[in-house]
Amino acid sequence: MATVDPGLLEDLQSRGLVSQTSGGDALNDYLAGGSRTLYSGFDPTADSLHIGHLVPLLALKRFQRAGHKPIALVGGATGLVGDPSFKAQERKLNTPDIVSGWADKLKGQVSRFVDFDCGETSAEVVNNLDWVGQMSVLDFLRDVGKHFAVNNMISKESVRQRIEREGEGISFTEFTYMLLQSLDFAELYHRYDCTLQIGGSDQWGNITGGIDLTRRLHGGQVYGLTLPLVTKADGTKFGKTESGTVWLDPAKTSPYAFYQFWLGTADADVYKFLRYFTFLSLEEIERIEGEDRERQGRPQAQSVLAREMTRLIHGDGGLVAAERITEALFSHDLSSLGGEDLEQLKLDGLPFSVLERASLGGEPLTQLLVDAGMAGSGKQVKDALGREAVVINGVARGADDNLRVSECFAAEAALFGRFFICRLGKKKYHLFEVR
RNA sequence: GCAGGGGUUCCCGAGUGGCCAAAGGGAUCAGACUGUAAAUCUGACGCGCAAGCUUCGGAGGUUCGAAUCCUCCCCCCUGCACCA
Repeated sequence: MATVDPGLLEDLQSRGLVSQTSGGDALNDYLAGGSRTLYSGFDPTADSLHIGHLVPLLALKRFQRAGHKPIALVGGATGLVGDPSFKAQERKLNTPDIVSGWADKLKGQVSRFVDFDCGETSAEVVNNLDWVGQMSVLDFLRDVGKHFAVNNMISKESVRQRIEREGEGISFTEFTYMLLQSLDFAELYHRYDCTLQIGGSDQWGNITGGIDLTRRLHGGQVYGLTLPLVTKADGTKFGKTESGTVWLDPAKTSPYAFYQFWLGTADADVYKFLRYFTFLSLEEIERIEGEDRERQGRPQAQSVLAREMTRLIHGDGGLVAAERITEALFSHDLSSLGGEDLEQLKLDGLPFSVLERASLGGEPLTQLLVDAGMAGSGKQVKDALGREAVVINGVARGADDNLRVSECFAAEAALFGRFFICRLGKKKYHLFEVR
């Protein structure tokens, strides 16, 4: 019999990770009273999870560590329908084969977070398509739909703006989403004795729907807990960078870029994020915060956060690579890099491209850097050039250099005869190899 | 189907014949200041190094000139009707 940590809920609360719970104090007693099975769902809306999924994903792990059994549900079925919760507009449907491909990928990613080999509390990964896929419409309408009151559904906060807002609407399909998710909970209760669902706070309506349905269908008492939506102090959206979403898939967001993302966390957010995302103890986090307050200048918290997160998602190897690149670039000391190091940076995921010496000069620097992905348009490069914010192998380039590409990449200026490290602005780096 | 209201550059949202590549805000990028932070200030922000080119749901038309006017079409919203 696994022993459970009775302080789990309290720890979650102290970390600010509890947004809402059902059942009041009963949940705490229930969790402390024995090993329970819980689940959280992840819909395949892309071919990878992103950092917005981390809070619930890590919460599953927290529960498992505390002696409970986690189930990660991949929404092969729900992903075909689309969750309307707090979404401003109706979403476009993806084809079944795309969704099922994405579902497979998510399964792999989700699996890395929880332990599948720890006896009674071993994790499970399930796909709701397995029970929804074969269900007939009539069964669904009679067995599930009958338990939901439209009046009640319409009054949910999560769909309110879709119903009230001028210029938008909600299709029956999306409106039905809540029923599907509710069915998942009832089904997992039935199959695995799963009695707790966790999810982002935007999932509250869907979770309570599942609690009600489970009671009606199986007479079971189940619980819900929601986690906060991650917000930033400056009000901008969490998890986005200039180049878009921060993904967990290293092929989509390199460990280096991932590390840099966390390193750039604002002071106003960083201690909260340490509590949200890391497994460091609260005492440890308070210690870090205290030390940072004492010292002048740059806090250590961002580095700790970046290290912890990169190791968690990309392992020690990913962390080493990320730190290697960071050290090499931000020390602004290119001379410390050997030829081997530069080759390694390519492998480590520093943005890299090859240029042919023969074709240098065929296009302006603006075009070249845009092609390399360093800027979205030539205008941005031009702006940077005008401020001497483009630096190639330590030499700042200006507007006059735009058409002098072969000078910028002159053979005698190359590192080890072929490498050029180009910096645009303060943080964007690209490695060119001229052949 | 009928009636009414809409579709503007990433988002919100002005613009109703030339002064419009299109106000304003947000987001984003760059610079200064810093700590690869925040706040603040400055610049950029359809594409193009440039000459210039392409936009305001789509296709035509009127006009010297259209995001703005006309015709047809597509899509969204609201209400009504139909659902023998």
